[in-house]
Amino acid sequence: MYRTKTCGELRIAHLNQEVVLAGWVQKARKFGGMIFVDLRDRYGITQLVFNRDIHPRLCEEAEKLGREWVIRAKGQVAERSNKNPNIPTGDIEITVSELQVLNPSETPPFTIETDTDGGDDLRMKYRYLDLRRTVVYSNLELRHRMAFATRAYLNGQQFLEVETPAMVGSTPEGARDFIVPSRMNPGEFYALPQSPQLFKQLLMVSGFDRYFQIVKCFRDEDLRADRQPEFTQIDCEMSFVEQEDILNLFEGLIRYLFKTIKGTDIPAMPRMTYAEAMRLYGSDKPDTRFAMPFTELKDLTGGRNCGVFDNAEYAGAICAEGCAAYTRKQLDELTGFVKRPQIGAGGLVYVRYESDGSVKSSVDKFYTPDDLKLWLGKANAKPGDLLLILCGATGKTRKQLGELRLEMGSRMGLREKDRFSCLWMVDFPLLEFDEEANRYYAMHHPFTSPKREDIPLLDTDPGAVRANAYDMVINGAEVGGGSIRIHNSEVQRKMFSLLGFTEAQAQAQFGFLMNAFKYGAPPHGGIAFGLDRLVAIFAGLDSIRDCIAFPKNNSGRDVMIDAPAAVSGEQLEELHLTVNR
RNA sequence: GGUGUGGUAGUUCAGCUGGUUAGAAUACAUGCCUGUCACGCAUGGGGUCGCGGGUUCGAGUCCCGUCCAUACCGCCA
Repeated sequence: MYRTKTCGELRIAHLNQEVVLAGWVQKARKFGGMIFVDLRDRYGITQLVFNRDIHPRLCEEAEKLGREWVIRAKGQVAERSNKNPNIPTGDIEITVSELQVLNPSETPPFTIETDTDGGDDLRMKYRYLDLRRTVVYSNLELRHRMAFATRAYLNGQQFLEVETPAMVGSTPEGARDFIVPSRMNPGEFYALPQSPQLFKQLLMVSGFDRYFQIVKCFRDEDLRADRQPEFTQIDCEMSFVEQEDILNLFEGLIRYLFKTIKGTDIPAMPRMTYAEAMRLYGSDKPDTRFAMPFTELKDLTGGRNCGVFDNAEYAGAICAEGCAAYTRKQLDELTGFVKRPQIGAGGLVYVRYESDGSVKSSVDKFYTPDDLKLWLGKANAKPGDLLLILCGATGKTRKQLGELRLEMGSRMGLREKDRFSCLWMVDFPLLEFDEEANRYYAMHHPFTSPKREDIPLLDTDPGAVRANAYDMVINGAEVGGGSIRIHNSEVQRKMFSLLGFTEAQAQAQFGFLMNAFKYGAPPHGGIAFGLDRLVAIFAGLDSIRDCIAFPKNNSGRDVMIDAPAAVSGEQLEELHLTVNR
C-alpha cells in the first residue's frame, strides 16, 4: 500500500497514529538540524518534520529533496508546537521515521503555488504542472460537481443521456465547420458537430421524449475569453412541451445548481423581451446586476439648432448615480472609450447634475438649464448624478450605449463576481436580414418555430416575426439558449424558402430530418447550456480557459502538445489530399 | 481580416528626452541556522533585450517590417 492517508485529512484527532503519506514536495524549509517539508496531494498539504537529533540519517536524505519530488513518508501524527491556522491540517505534523523518494523532479519552470510566478503562456505549455495548483484544480473539481449535479437533476426529471455522433456532415448555415477527410470515401468529408441539433430532434421523432447529453461541440471561428473551438454543452430536448414548460424546467436546473453548488436560493428569473432589452440596455444579454437603463431623449432635444442631436435618429442616456463629480480627465477617458473603433461612437455628451442643483453640460451652448433639467427629470436623475448621452442611428447607438453602460458598471464597482443576476430573454426575432448577402438568416437556426400569432407576417413582413426562442442570461453572459422547433412541414417549407433554400437544397442538406418529420414528429423543443460558461460564472473566472483542463490558446493552438501540426505525405496521400501552400 | 496592449535573467517585471559594465524581486546553487510555514542571513551562477532591417558616432530605448501572446471588433445560425 503506497499510503494510508491523504495529505488533507489528518487532524488532532489522529494524534499518535502511524500513517503513510505520498505526494509532491511543495516546499522544503531547511534549517541546520531540522527540516520542514510541505507534502502536497489533491486533498491538501501536510507538514512533515525531520529532526537531526532523532533521525540524523533521515535528515541528511531530506536535505536533498527539491520542489515537486514525489515522495512517500511513514511517521507518527504529532501535535505542532507552533500551529498554522491557515491550513486545515495546521494543528498536526508528521514526525517522519521512513522516507522514500519515488521520483525526483527537475525544478519546475514556475512555482506550483496559488500565487504562481508563471505567466499564462508558460502555464499553458506546462498545463499538467499548472493543474497541480489548487486554484486551477479546484475549478475542474467545481466543473465535475456541476456536471454531476446536472446529471442528477435531469435524471430525476426522466431525461435519458444519449450519445450522438462526433463525425457528422457539414451544413451550410451557422458557424464554420471543422472538417475531417474520409479515407474510405475519396474527396468526401465529415464535419465535427457544432451541436447535436439534428440528432436530438430525430431522437424526439424516435419517442425518447426527454433527452440530454453533456457533449463536446466544435466551431471553427475566432476565439475569445469565453469562446473555445471545442466546448461543452448541456444539450437537452423535450417532446410535447411549450416554451413555458422548458423555461420552468430549466430554470429549475439552474436553481438546483445554485442550491447544491453554492448553497443559495436564487429569485425567480424575470422574463424580458428582446425588444425591451434592446430598448433599455442595447443588448440581448444585459448584465442586470445593476440597473442604469437607457432613457430616450430624442423628443426633448429638438428645436435648439444642435446639429449633433437634430441629425440623429436616436438619442439615449444613462444616468450614473453619484458621478457628477467626475473630473474632466475621467470624462475624456469615457469619450475616448466610446470613440474607440470597437465601439465607434462619434462622441459623448454629458450633463452634470451638481449636488447644489445646478447643471453643467457639454452642450450648454445649445440648451438652457431648464432644457437640461427636463432631460434629467426624464432620466430620474438626482443631484450628484451624471447623465451620459450618445446619439446616432438607433440600432448602432443603442449598442454603443450598452457598451458604455457596462463600462460605467465596471467603473462604479457594480459588477461583483459573487453576485448573480439571472433572466430569460424571450421573443427573439425569427430572422435577421443580412445587408451584404441581401437575404434573411435564421437568428437561432432554421428549425426554430415562429410565434403562432406571427405566422401571417411570414409572407408580409418576415423581419417582424417573433420566434419561440429564448436565452438564459446570467451577469451579462449568454449561458444557454433554445427554441420550440418547427414540426409542421408546411411552416418548415416556408422557412426554408425565406432563407433562400430551394426545395432541392433543403432536401440535400436536411432531407433526413424532413423525411423523419413525415413519420409523426411530436411537437418538441429544447435548450443547450454552455457548461464552460456556467462553470466560469460560478467560479468567478474571467475566461472559460481556467475551467477547461487542456484549453486552446487565442490562435486555436494547443501549445502543450503543439497542435495543430503538419502531417506526413503518406497520411495526406491516404486521405487523397494535397496541401495548397 | 482589423484595433489596442505586451515581448528584457528559469519566472514576474523595472529600465526616463538614445550614452559607457542592462537592474530588482523571486526561483536555482553553495554555506550558516533546531519550530518554520512568503523562514532568515551570506555568497554565487544566470541575458540572442522576440526576429530581420534601417536611422545614428552610439539602439533594450527611435523608425519600418515580421513573428508570437493577449483583449476586443468582424465572425460565432
